[in-house]
Amino acid sequence: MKEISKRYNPSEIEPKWREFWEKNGIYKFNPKKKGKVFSVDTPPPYVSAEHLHAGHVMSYAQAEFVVRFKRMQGYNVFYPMGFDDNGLPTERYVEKKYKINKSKITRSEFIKLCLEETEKGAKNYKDLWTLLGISVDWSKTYSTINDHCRKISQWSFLDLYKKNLVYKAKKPILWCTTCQTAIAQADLEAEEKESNLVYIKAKAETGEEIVFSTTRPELLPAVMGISAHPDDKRYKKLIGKKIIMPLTKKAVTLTPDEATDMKYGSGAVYYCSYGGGECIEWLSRHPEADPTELVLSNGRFSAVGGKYEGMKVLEVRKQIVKDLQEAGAVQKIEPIKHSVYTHERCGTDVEYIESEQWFIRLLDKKKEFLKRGSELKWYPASMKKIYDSWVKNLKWDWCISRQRYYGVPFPVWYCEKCGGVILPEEKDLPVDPMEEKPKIKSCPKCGSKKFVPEMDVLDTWQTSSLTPVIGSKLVSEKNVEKKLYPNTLRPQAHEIIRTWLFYTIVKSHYHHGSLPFRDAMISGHGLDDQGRKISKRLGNYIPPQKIIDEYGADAVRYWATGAMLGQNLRFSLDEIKIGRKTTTKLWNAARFMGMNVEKAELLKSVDVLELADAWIVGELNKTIVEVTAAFEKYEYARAKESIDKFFWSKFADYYVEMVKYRFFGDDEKSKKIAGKTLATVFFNIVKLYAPIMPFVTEEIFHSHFKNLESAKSIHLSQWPNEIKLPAPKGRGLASGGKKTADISDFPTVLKAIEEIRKFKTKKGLSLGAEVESLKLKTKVNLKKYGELLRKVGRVGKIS
RNA sequence: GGGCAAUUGGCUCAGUGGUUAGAGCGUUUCCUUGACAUGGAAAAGGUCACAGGUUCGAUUCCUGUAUUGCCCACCA
Repeated sequence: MKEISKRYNPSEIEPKWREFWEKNGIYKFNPKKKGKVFSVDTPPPYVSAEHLHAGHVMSYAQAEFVVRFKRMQGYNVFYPMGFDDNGLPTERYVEKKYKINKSKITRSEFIKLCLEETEKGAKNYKDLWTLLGISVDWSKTYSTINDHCRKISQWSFLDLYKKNLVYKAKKPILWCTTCQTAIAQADLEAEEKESNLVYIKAKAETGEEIVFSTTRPELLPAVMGISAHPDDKRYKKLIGKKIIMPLTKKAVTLTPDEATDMKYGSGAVYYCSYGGGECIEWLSRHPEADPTELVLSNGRFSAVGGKYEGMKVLEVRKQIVKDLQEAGAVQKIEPIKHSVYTHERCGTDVEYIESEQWFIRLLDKKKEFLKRGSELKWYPASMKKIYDSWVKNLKWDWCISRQRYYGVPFPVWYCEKCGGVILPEEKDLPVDPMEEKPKIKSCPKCGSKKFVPEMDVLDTWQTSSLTPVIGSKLVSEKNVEKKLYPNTLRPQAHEIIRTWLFYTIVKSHYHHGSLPFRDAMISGHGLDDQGRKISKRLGNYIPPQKIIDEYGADAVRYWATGAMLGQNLRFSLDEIKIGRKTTTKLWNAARFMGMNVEKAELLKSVDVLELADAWIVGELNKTIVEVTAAFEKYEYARAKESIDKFFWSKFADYYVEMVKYRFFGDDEKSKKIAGKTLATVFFNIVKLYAPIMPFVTEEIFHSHFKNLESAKSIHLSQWPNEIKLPAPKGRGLASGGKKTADISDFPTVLKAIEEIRKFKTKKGLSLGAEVESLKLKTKVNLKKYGELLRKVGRVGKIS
């Protein structure tokens, strides 16, 4: 007989099963299968993430535990995979990698580079997911730049246009001067920054001095007006008077405005086009004001800036303070800390400029979105708060046009003559207006035959907010699509609730009048072993491939189960080592079974259990109930804890010990039942572990249990149910042998065994050492359990 | 400034209105026993952040304080 290694060797075993799963299509969605569908809106990762780390591993593994559980429960699982590879994240990545920017390269060259990098990135991910054993159906994949997604993304635009939910308007918008594009509120990040509050002196036409304070003195050339609170005694008499700005000598009227905070700064504030959201709001209250275009799209000053023309915003800020000081117009400068909005992709301070963009309506539908949010089942429930506060605080409609190259094009042409919007037919999608001409020959409004394409591309979220639709449409069978949408589960991280989750709800609400998915399972993210965010810059991570090489994918996955739902999880090599210990322990338990049980057989209701057998089956049943309930609630950490407890502290520590003497004795009947119980319980343990550790469990299934179930793979086998057996008769051990034995006092046996072990440890004896006699302190029914204790503890006489 | 969460042995984290609050790692001791020495058995170690309150009883519920983290907010 071949010597079986005592140590489980993942690098030998795991590749075998990877290949097996792939070859046999174990994880393929079967559209013809009857029964309940469990469909997953898998997060499509940004392929621009070149350096994958434990955080990526963690978030995908966590969703996957649930998927494997559902698959074993008999659901027809739809688990596609997408790659988010269009839009700004990819463009930024390419710009950094090749040290270029969009103004220094042609559109087509840029797109070519993006496509190349995208492909590399996708492969990078696929390799890692395959290594990890992520059970997605690789025949159901999409990339957000491919035709399938373009088509759906453009369809979405057309549908919204028809429903008057998307509009084009010229208004002040959020602008990134680095990326040189409009951005959306969700792309903002508030950052605490050091700044100066500058108190500037101006003269009223009456000759009096008025001081206003600002953190953005450079916008002085674009001043629109100046306000004070109507109740502010300091300024009451100046209201309505002209105030003459220093340097520019521009005169603006001091207006009363209740929004002004009397306590802040000097109590008087000036408004420019545009210093921020507050300026825009002020403008809506003061239509008489006269906005100008000071900051250009490249972040430099226009001719409106006079002598500052061509300078960058921050340069002007320094210079203008100097100039104001020289002119004697600065009262004081107060260093302050305040939060500034930056663009989350590049960290640049956001500017507010007036521009014509496409918007999806949000602001007038907040109530509807809040309602959808409360229809969704949140796991954990507390995550809903993030959603609610986001929706309530929305200030802008969703700007979806980006002045970029690499993205899904708008399906829009304009009539050159009258500016009318020309849209394609739905059946002609996807279209690229920059390459193609519209099908209609002339403008229906003015008859002109000349058209210009929309040059902007769509925001990346405009496409990724459609992933549930994109996924379901990967299946061609019509009636099946209905079963897939809305999806069952959206697993994702909490930092993209305001983007991916919110936008997806918006789209589904607008297009389908429903939620896009039933459950949202929100995970935390992976941190390094010191609790810091894992990042390329800090270099605080080990490449996952390397860890998998060394410890096996099962061990890494074991670590990933550690986080309670919604909690961040520190990377821990120790936890991975425990995972490896667990695979080894399972392996050795299987060896033990193989040594003592010729062929695994399951317990049947006619089998007469001994007390220990009944006890372990009872404990197993409790564990099955617990683990199932935990997985149902997506609480994989709890599920793992429960299996671990049972496997280590009940099965391995006690039951295996209790069964040894029977295997080595010559009571054939007892031996047989011990073997059957051992096989039954261990088979169930292996199944319970299968969602977490798919490789070692598959190996054990095939080497020890294949005869018990017809499933090709343990991952298609039946999830454990409670084992219903008649109560034990207590054969030979309990009184009578006919009466039903009561094993509720079995914990005293465990205690007694513990006491025997303690005794031996104290005496420096090995646990296998025979002891002549022992007086137990633990109260235990010796009539019932005496023989068991003597045999397990190797004690001649127990009293 | 508002909201939410956390604060439990050296470390990382579970947990509960009620007899001695748990786990893993770490530490110490013992054991090469018939699955497993990259193992096993055992021991030590906590006034459950702090201060009040509710209660027969609080680590658990309430209030406040402190610290940390997250989300949000136009204080120019």
